[in-house]
Amino acid sequence: MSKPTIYSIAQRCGVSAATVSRAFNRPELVSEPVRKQIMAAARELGYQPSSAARGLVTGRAETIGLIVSDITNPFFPLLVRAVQRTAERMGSALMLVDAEESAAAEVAHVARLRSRVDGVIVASPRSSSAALREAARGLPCVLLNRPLRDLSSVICDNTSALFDAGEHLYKHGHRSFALLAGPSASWAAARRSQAIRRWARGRGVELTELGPFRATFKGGRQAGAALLETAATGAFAFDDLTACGVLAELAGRGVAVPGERSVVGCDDVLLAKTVTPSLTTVTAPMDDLGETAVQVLTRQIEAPGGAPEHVRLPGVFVARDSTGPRSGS
Amino acid sequence: MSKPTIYSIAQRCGVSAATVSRAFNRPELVSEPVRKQIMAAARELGYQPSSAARGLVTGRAETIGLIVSDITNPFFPLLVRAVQRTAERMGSALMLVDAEESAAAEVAHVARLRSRVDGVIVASPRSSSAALREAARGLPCVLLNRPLRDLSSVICDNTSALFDAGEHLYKHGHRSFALLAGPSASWAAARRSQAIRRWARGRGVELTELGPFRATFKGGRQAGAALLETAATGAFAFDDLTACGVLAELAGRGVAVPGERSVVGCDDVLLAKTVTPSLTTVTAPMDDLGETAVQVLTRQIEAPGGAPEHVRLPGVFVARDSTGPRSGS
DNA sequence: TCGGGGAATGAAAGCGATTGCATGGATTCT
DNA sequence: AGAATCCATGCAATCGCTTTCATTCCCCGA
Repeated sequence: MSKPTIYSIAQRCGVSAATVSRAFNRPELVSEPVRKQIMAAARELGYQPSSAARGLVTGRAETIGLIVSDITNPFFPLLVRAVQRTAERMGSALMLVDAEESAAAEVAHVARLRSRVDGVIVASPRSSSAALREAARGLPCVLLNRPLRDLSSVICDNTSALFDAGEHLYKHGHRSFALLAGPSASWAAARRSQAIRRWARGRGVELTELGPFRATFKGGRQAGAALLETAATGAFAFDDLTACGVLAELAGRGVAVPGERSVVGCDDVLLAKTVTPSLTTVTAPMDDLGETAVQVLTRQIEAPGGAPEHVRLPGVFVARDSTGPRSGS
Repeated sequence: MSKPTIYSIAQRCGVSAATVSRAFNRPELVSEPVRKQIMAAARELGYQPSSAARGLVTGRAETIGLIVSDITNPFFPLLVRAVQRTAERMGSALMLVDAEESAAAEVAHVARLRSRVDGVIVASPRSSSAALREAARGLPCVLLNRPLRDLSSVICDNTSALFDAGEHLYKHGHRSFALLAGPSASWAAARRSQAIRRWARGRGVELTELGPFRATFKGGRQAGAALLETAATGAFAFDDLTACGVLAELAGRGVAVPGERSVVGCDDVLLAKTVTPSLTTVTAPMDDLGETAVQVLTRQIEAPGGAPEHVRLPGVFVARDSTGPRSGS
C-alpha cells in the first residue's frame, strides 16, 4: 500500500480528514479520545505529513537557505552549525549551498533557492552590491559580514578587538608592523585593514602594507615570505588561515614565533588553537552570528517588506602563543 | 500583486495553464512562437515555479538530505562540497543537518527529513545498526563509511594504504609501533585498527595499542602523551585531527618530529598539509566518495526497493614530513 | 421547557503545478 | 474530395493538506 495520508488515518478512525489535520496542528480543537486514537493510528501507519502539500497551502517551505562562499574555509563550519541549530529550533530545515568562491554562482544559487525556501542567508558574499540587491528582490534575505543599506545584515565588527591586538603588541615592545591584507573583494578585509591603519596612525607606529593575498593557506605562505622582506616584528594577518600560512612559512625558514616575529590572526577558527604556536587572534562570536542571522531572517519572513535590520556584533581579542615580547635587538 | 503562477502567465499570453506548464517541462510539445511568448512573460513577471506544487504532484522533492555526525570535524567540509556539487548536477538541492555527535539526533533527523527529501545520505553514522535500519525503513538511504547489509553504503577502505604506511615506516628503520585507536563506536576506527594489527603481525614488529581516544584535537594530545610513555618510534593516529593533537603535544614537550618519533594520520583533511610538520597520511578520495554516494542514492530513489549497493573506494598513502628515518639509537 | 452558546466535527474550496484525454484545425494520403 | 493523421492546445482531475463555514449535539440558564 502507498504512503499514508491524512485520509488513510481519517478512514481508519472513522473521522474526517479535517479532524486529523487539526489533531496535529490545533490539538486543542479535538476531543481527547479522538486525538489519542488519531495519534495512535498515525504512529501505527508511520504517517508523516507531506511538507509539499502543507507548503502548498500555507505558502511556507519551513526551510531557509544558506549560501556560503566556500565551505572548505574553516570559518564556515561553526557558522553552519549555529545556523542549522537555530533554524531547527525555529522549526525550519536548512538548505546549504556552496558557491565555491564564485560570485556568479552566488546569485545563481539565490535564484535557484527562491522557490524552495522562505528566505536566505548569504555568508560573506563576493558578489557586487547591485547583483545582490537584484538577486534578493522579493525574497527575505540577510547578508552576513557585508553591510548593504537595503538588505538586512549581520556583521562581525573586529575594529575594537584589532585595536586591542595592536595595544597588546605595543605593550610587548613592538614598534614596527606589517599589515597582510586580504582579498580586495572582501568587505571584511577592507574593514580590518582600515581598523589597523587607524590604530597604527593613532599610535604613531610604522605600518607596512603588504598584499592583497588570497585567503588561503598558500596565500598565507606568500604573505609570510613578504613579511620577511620587511623589518616589521608585529604582523596582522587577514584571517587565521592566512596566519597559519605565515606561521608555516616562518617555521620553514627557521624564524622563531613569537621569538623573532609576532603574528595575529582573525576569526578564531578551530585551526587557531590547533596550530603550533597557537594563534593570537580575534574571536568571532560564531554562535551569535548564526543565531542572530536566522532570527533576523525569520523576522523578515514574518513581516515581508519590513525595514531591513542591521546588527553588529563585536569580536574579542584573545592572546595566545603566536605573540610575545619583541626580541631584544 | 502576488507571486506569479502559471495562471498569471497563461492569462497574460491568452493560453491555458497546461500550455505554460508544458512550455517549461516539455518544450517540444509547444509551438515555437507560443513558447517564446510564454518564456518572455515568465521572465518579465519573474516567475518561479513553486516546487511545493510540483513536488505534490510528482511525488519528488528534488532534494536529498545529508546528515553528518559533526560538521566541525575537518573531514566533512570537502565531503559536503562534493555531495552538494553532485546533487546540484542531478538537479537536486541539498538539505544538511549536523547531528552534533549524537546518535539519537541522527535517527531523529532522518525522521524529520523523511517528508522533505527523496532520500538521505548518512555520513559516518554513530547509531546502532538496528536504529539505522529502522530509521531508514522505506526511505532511500545510503550510508557513508559504515557497511550494513540491507542498506546501501559507500565506504573508504584504507586497509591497503595503511599497509603502505607501515611499510614506509619500516623502510625508514622503525621497528616498534603504537596504535592510537579512535572512538570505539566508529566503524572506521575499528577497521583501521584491524588493518594495522594485521600489518604488524605480518611484519612481525612490536605494536602497542593505546586508547581509545576521542577523535578531536584534545583526544590527540592525550594520545600524544600516552605515546611518550612508550618506546614506539612509529605511531598510527586514528585520523588527521588526532594526529595534529599528537604533533602539538610532542612539540609542546620538545620531542622532535620526525626526528624522534614519526606520526601518520588518516583522511588527509585540509589541516594535514597545513600543520608543521605536514602530515604523512592516507588520502580519502573525498570527491569520489561524495559523488558516488549521491549516484547510488539517486539509483535507489529511482528504483525503490532495489537491492542495496555497496561501493568500496580505496584511500591512498601519501608521505609528507611527519615521518622519517628512525633516529639513530 | 425552550433558546442560546459553545465544543467537536464535517464538507468543501482552494494552494499551484502536472498530465491523461479530448478537441479542433491543418496536413497528407488515396 | 473525403478520410486518416498529426500537431498544438485546452479541460479537468489530481496530489495531500489547511482552513473557513456550516452543522450537530449538548449543556445551561431563564
